[in-house]
Amino acid sequence: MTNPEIARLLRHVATSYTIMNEAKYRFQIIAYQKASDAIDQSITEITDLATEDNLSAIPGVGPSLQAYLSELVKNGKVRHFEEVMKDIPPAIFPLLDIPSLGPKKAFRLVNHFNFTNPRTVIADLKKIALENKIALLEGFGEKSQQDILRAIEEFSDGVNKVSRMVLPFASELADRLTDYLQKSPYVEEVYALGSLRRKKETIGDIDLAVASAHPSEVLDYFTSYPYAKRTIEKGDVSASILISGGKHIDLMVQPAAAFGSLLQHFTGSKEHNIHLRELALKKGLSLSEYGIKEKRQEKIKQYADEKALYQSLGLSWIPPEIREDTGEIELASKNELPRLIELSDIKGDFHIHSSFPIEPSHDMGKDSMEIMLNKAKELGYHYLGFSEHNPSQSKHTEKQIVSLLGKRKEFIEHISENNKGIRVISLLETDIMPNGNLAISDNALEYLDATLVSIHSVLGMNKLEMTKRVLKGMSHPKAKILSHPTGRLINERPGYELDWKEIFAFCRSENKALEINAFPTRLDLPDTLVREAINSGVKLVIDTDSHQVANMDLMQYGVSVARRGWATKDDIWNTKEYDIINKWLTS
DNA sequence: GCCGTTTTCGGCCCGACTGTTTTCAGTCG
Repeated sequence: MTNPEIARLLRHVATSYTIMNEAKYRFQIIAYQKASDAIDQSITEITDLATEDNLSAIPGVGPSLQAYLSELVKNGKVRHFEEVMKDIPPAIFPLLDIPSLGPKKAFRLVNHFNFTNPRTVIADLKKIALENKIALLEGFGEKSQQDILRAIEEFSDGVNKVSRMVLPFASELADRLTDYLQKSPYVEEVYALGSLRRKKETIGDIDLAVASAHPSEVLDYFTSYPYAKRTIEKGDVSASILISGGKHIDLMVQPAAAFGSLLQHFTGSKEHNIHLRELALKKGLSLSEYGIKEKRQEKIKQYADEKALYQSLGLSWIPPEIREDTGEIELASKNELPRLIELSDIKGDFHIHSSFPIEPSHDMGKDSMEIMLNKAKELGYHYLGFSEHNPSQSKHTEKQIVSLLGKRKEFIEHISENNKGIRVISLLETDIMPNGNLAISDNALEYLDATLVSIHSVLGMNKLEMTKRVLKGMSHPKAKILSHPTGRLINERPGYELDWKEIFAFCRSENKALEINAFPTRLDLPDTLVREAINSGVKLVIDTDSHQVANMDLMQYGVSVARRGWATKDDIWNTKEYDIINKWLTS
């Protein structure tokens, strides 16, 4: 069973409890939903964790759920879950995917109209709605019926299934919206918050916060956005619109005096906010997006500034990238948060594909080494490493490959002479073949300072074989960096499995680095593995994998991943001076 | 059902918006 399937099953148990008796099972419902969310977000397979008896690694999975999940992995079913769900008609579950339908409404519809087939229930409901039968139901009306019809329509169109946006795309969209909003005279300040501010690898909705003394004018202006398909909802202080492409944009407005509270609230994450509010409760306070109230008092203390809000709770300000409730609040209370790496700490990039005619096995870069060096100087880098793909094996003899790399070495020495302001490092991105050997011979590798190694073919190997392959490839003395270590492509493919414990232990003892590939569709290592790597004492590099000069600006996204993985400057090789780098790479 | 720098028992975030109500339930973030 996959993680999404398991998460879905837990959600169904929570739904069943809600229908049975929401008040009685209130906290079980929360617990099941929380565990479901955690499993959805987990990058390790629950089936693996169950086999390794390590389910407690998932936050929100306690003794009971550990036992149930073990049973699920072993037997494919859980007696307790079946008991809970035995009186719940299975046809309600597909309806929960339709926005505006929750457990209560879905149950009433399924019960009243006697829907029994989960496969056809959405079509069945549509038919009933078209026959004008929902409007007659108590608690429903003409409007609900129309809403349900539209929701089914949009669901069938895949509006809710649109893949999550990669960061640059979401940023651009948010910029267009903030530009639009800034043209309103009523808008004092506007920021994009939510997962975009936390720099998550993919973004679902765009969340915007506006400081204004005139909320209704701002909301009118917002809902008249020229590219809005329709207004989803609109109240006194917030509104949502649907834009073309099926994206939701949510906007909240607060007066400037309370804007800090709104920034905090709307940045999230949900888990971080809940923990913060629980912390406030323990101090006899109540926290919301409006400010902080003393318990049983009406008066609310507003915060214009986010930092002051955190301080009122006895916390240092927490960088948005780590607001995920994974220990940041505890450390902030002791003022012990690490100082996260910043873009300005970066002194170079090791993964640059130039247009040097090396006749590579994979795609070649578009711009010359000179153009890319000039860009590196603009970025204030101290050094730049060229890492074209190795010459294709199938099209060359070994002798030809050695000759190509010889010529490249000469050329790099030549441009080094002409570019005294920056150090040029001669690297390569060498394929690790299925048998673990590197794609080119030791004679050819001799022409390099060091090499990145990576997997580009035969991705379907199992975890054990792939780990063996990667470890063998990295064992070569010239191999220093494992590039895009998981091989995932965001929204395209999940990447292969590796035994990370083994990889980390190897990197640490052999002084090899893992790459954080900054390319927005890679962001590989993923943030959670970055954090585990650092905790295991592994050093990392952040590279852009640029195939043209414009790509070199993508470094910021790699830094975001590093920050989300709690990396400090010390954890990242390419924050260090050239002499240190050179010594490491050529050791 | 989970969890612990006031707790292994006794807590568990807070509010907006909508539609169908005439004071609120359901859904969502």
